[in-house]
Amino acid sequence: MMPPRKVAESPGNLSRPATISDVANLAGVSVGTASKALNGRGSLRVETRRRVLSAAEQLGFQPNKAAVALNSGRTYTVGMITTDTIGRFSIPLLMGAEDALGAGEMSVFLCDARDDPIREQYYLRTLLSRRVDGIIVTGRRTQARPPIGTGLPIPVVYAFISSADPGDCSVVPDEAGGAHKAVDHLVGVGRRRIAHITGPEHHHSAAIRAAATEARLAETGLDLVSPPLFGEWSEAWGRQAVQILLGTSREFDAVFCGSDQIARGAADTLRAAGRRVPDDVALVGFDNWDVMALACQPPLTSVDMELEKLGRTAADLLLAAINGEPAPGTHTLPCRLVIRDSTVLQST
Amino acid sequence: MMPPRKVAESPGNLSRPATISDVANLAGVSVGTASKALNGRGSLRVETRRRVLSAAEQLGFQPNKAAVALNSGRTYTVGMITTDTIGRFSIPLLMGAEDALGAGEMSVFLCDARDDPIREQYYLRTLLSRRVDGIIVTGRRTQARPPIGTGLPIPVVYAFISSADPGDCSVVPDEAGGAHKAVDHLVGVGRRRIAHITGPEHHHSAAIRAAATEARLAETGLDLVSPPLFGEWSEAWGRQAVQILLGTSREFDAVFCGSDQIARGAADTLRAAGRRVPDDVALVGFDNWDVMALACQPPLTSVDMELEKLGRTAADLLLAAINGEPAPGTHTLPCRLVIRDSTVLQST
DNA sequence: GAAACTTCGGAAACCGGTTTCCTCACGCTA
DNA sequence: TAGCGTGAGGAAACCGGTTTCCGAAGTTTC
Repeated sequence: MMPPRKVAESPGNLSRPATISDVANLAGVSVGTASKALNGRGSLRVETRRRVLSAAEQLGFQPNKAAVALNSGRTYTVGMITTDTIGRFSIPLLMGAEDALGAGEMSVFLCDARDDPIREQYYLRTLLSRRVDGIIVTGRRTQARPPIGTGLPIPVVYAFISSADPGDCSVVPDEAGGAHKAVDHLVGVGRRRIAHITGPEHHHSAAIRAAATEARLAETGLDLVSPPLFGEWSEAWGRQAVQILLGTSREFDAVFCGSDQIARGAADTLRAAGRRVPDDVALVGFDNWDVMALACQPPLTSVDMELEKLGRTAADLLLAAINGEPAPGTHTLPCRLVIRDSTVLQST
Repeated sequence: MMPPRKVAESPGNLSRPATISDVANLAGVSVGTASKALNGRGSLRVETRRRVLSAAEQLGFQPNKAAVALNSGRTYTVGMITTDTIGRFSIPLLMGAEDALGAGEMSVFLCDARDDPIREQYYLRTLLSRRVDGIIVTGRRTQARPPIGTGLPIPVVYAFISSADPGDCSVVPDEAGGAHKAVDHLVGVGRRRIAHITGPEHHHSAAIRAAATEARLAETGLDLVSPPLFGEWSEAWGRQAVQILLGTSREFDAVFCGSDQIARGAADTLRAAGRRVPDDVALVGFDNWDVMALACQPPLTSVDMELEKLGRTAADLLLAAINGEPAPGTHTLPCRLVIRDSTVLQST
């Protein structure tokens, strides 16, 4: 039924990828010898090695990774599962991880589970069937989640999101630390009457950031001018919340917002109300989302969670685990405060 | 050196993934028989088949895809190369493609070439070495680019970006058609004095959209109130360009912007200048980027390039090509106009 | 001049599956 | 009872590589 395999006659004949036996034939050696020549193993005459290499070059030979995987037991691939839809937060994570893994000669399978546990388990099975060397699990929220599987034969690292099992390896941003930096900065530039506008109260990040904000202020002997204003992660809420603040009799000279979107809405409404930023009110956002932070008037001081670095770190931890040096537990990475005109006018 | 392989003794012993010979041993049959049972081939007693399946179940057996790939010649994987950094435009593309491919039981290798031709060729070699069944090439710009390779042994589909070789398969949005829809809509709601603010003149999308805008207006017997204002893809430019327009004596009752960011800047400046949107000036954006279009005041009418559908289409075309039904040439997908309050007040 | 070492490269096993081919036992018919 | 057809399942080849093992030369050494 199958016609006999024919060897690629001419260089560059790419109808079928060249195999190592094509190379061996062309070089006039056995496949074993060809393999040794290509991998620098065994003891071969210089001349023989050269002949094989030139044959491989001529045929554009690329070893079939599936075959290599079969007898090395390693595929040099990892799976990346985003538990919820790939979005703004996932991208830097993915990019950082992909970059770090690519440097380790690893290829990445992209799996978008779209918030669906069924899809998630389907992807997990697929990845296991493909014998990936490890898995990175990411998500849009930092909240802990149930482990994706137990007793898996390969290492798993959770990035941004964390695993509810403290024995799993997770890498998360230090959101509380980020809030501390924001508060310290505002206090440092002389603000004392600080408000906090943020996302939904039940949202993990909103809760953490708000609590850390109040805690840090308390350490400094200060209070928020009003309880944290919980709402949505939207500009509209930022606008609305500032209206609320303006409507109260409480004076304020700074607003720390739980996201850049909220901060941007706040900035617009403050300006419309004639409050100058930063002169009258200093403004700090969270996420350092360039599109928001830079387009804001004035450009926004913001807390950067360094997601790309976080993705890179997750990848490095995964590589280490694959090489037999697991680092279980939750690893916390510091946030970085990026200072712009909304708190301190930058000299050009 | 290697200890003898030991069979997983207990169900759920996941120290090493179960192989088909583990299954065969447990079921008391040969590996060939096990394979037939698992794939519904050959003629086996019902009892035997059941025994094998239950053994596989018990061991959590997942066939090693590398081994399957080796003798089927198909890996059921595709590579997705983003020529420039993964960004806002790439994501819907990736998601659409990943979704369509996942439905075809294909896994996706993610490759971020970061605008670096060297990285691009490196990824191409890697993918070929992994014997992917096909490749999708995407990019941030719609402009044509040199083919990623010639005489490749596998099909390639270009999505969003297109290949300079017209014989290659490319899927692109109909940007000109999108501009037509925007113009038709503005004219349809009674606007006659239309301005156009867009990105850099040398940018393919800016040029196409501007040309299509002028052409469509000409068909209607109209002209732009001023030559297209080319600048940057930023809110700042949108603000600045509206200042320019306001500074001239030319009256205008509509602005069609080359991007939602520009439109948003335009909206802010119009409002600040006391021009009501849409009453005095109707505003249309491009991209339908929810973050911008919805946060804009008022919410922005915008042209949607339907990138997710585009990614899905690219994946479908790739699957067809893999199955021996290539569809060479450039495929153009229509844009969709999403109407919001910035042109027509929507009844709630 | 024979024994002992090296050097080089081929043969073959192996990774984990799939598929072809073949054998064996059984049941039916003449 | 011999002959034949059929169903069930095992043996082995194969996919494309890597690695171990071994043998055939050539080179020393005494």
